[in-house]
Amino acid sequence: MHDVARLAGVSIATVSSVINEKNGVSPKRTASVKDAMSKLDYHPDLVARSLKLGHTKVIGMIVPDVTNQYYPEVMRGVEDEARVHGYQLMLCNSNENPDQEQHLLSMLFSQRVDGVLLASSDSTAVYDRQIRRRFPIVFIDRLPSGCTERAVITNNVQAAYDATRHLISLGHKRIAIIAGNILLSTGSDRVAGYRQAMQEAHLPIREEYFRHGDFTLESGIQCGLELMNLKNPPTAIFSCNNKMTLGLMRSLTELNISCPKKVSVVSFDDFEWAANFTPQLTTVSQQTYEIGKSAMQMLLRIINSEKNKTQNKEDILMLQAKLLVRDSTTRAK
Amino acid sequence: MHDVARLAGVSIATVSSVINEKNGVSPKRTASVKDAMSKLDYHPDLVARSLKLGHTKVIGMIVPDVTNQYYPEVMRGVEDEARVHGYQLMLCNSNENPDQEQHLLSMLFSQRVDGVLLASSDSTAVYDRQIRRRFPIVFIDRLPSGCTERAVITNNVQAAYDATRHLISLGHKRIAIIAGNILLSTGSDRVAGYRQAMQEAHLPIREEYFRHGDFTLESGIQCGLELMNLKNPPTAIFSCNNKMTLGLMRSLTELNISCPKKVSVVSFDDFEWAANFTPQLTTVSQQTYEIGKSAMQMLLRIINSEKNKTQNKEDILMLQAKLLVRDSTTRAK
DNA sequence: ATCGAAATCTGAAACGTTTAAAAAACTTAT
DNA sequence: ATAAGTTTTTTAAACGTTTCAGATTTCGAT
Repeated sequence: MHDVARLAGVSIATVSSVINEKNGVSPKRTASVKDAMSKLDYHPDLVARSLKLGHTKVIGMIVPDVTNQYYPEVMRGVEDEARVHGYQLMLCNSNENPDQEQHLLSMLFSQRVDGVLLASSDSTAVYDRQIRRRFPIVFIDRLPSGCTERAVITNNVQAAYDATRHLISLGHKRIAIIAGNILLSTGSDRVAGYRQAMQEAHLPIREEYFRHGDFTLESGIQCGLELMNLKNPPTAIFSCNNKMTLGLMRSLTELNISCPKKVSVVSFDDFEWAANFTPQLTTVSQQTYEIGKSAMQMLLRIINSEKNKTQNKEDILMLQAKLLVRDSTTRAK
Repeated sequence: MHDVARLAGVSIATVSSVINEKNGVSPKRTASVKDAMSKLDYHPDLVARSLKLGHTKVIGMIVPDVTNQYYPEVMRGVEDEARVHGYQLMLCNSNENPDQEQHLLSMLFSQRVDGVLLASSDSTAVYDRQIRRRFPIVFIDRLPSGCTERAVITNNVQAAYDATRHLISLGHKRIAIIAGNILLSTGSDRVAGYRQAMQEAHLPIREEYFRHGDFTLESGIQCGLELMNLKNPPTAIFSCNNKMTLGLMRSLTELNISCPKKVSVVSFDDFEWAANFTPQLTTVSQQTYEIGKSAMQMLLRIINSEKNKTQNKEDILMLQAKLLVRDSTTRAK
């Protein structure tokens, strides 16, 4: 910057003014400064700027597993919205590990990010003053227990209800569920929706049809095998996320059980492969891109209201999911 | 920091020393400083530190599409290696858009990242002095034209050769290819491997069996339809990446053509769904995690050698891929 | 007690920006 | 030509660290 100033024959304050497009600098100077900047291939140092200004224009995003297609999709929404407002994204992976998550949170604080988007793997953590005071957080996908604001999630209860209703309407009575980690809202809410639909239809929820997975492929295989090896196996299965569905399908091929002929499957989370392989999966499709976009918008609103010291209350935004009926579900015989 | 110093009754220099675990500060002081730090919930300001030190301990990573499973997988490798050495990751999406890529590159420079991992969507760009001088770059996945060093990629020629050989060894003669963007090394190398195998087996490469896609799902559908609608359709298809394979499979279901009965398919890129649906895909599996890990290690070596001003020449590291034979390929009749 | 050396601590400058206040350079009206 | 007003430019202080040279304390030996 000093070099630019020297070359253009002005002070660094003037250079700063033209960089920030302040008015009050003559066209002549503006031109020569711009000229000098490109001659020297000068790019402003954002870390110095951040230090002075007290904000970094980067926001952190913590997800439990980048490798789960779901998160990159919401990231796209976040990124597009962020770019429009000049923010950069710092993506981090917590590996479903609460310790790692805490560690990342304090790292992001040290990096002085302007805000955080968090898909928490730790429902029990107290995201209170301690953390709250540091920077604005918007929760995505998963709602920590007791959280009543600043979040954007899918209406999981409704979505699971719809999925289960669909199976019921096809005449299924023996409907199993492969649940995820019920310590997470995504886990328990989907179970709640399933329960609700079953009860409404006066169908019993048999203990042996209620399987606890943990959102991983392995648990999907395990639960699938257990379920289909029962003396009285279910005629339909509701699997609570994409990875477990993958495992479930694997177990079905292993057991040489045909879907949907022998058993109908409805899955949470829709992805490209779900529609292009056999069987084409009936799934509950979340508005992933929208979740990311809305969450980023909410975060931006919070950041701005903090800047202007204006009051601002952001509630929980719940997006609807959509049931996509394809070939993996069929009428009960 | 001033507050910490005041509370502990020492100077900020001393605080700095204990933070950085310099020797030469008495146990007594150390204790009281640490005490004050936790009392005040003090976390060092990394942006100030970066300004002073001239490095940020963050490295940038630019990929063409986060939504392609492949990249999150290499990101895992990068991240694990980075964490060990205290580096943070800034992940960016270029959307396969060269302009966007240039823009990100200069943004990352302004952010003063210590290095960049780049899966470039722009083979023609001159990554020369201009960019090179700014920060160390290691190329991943895709080799820009003329690049002869500082890259870690898969041996795509060999991999494609293996895949094609596999089809040939099953007795196929009419073997089609759905190529990707041949302006990218991943596109042209895979074609080269295919050609090599075909020529070695004295099989003609028929113009109509040579299809140009662009690594997207849509192009996969398109090419699949064209191929199978030929009066003399191929008995085997080599598809050059995961997304196009998805499209290809879709086209087969649309046309009601059974794989592998009517046509064998071998795909590039192995993922969870490839092994768990019908047909279970025969794929070429890249060492995604290893690519990320090795690239990060290489970048670290470059960064360190620049710091010590020692000479250092990093060549292109080529990792082998592995052919996983599953159910989508079968003997020609 | 005093000295010298070793150990420990501190003051102040620097990193590259932004910005308010002061200064300088132009206008225009007299 | 000058005063007053307006526009443009510059000076200098700050942002939160690190670090080096110098200052202070501690301690063992005399």
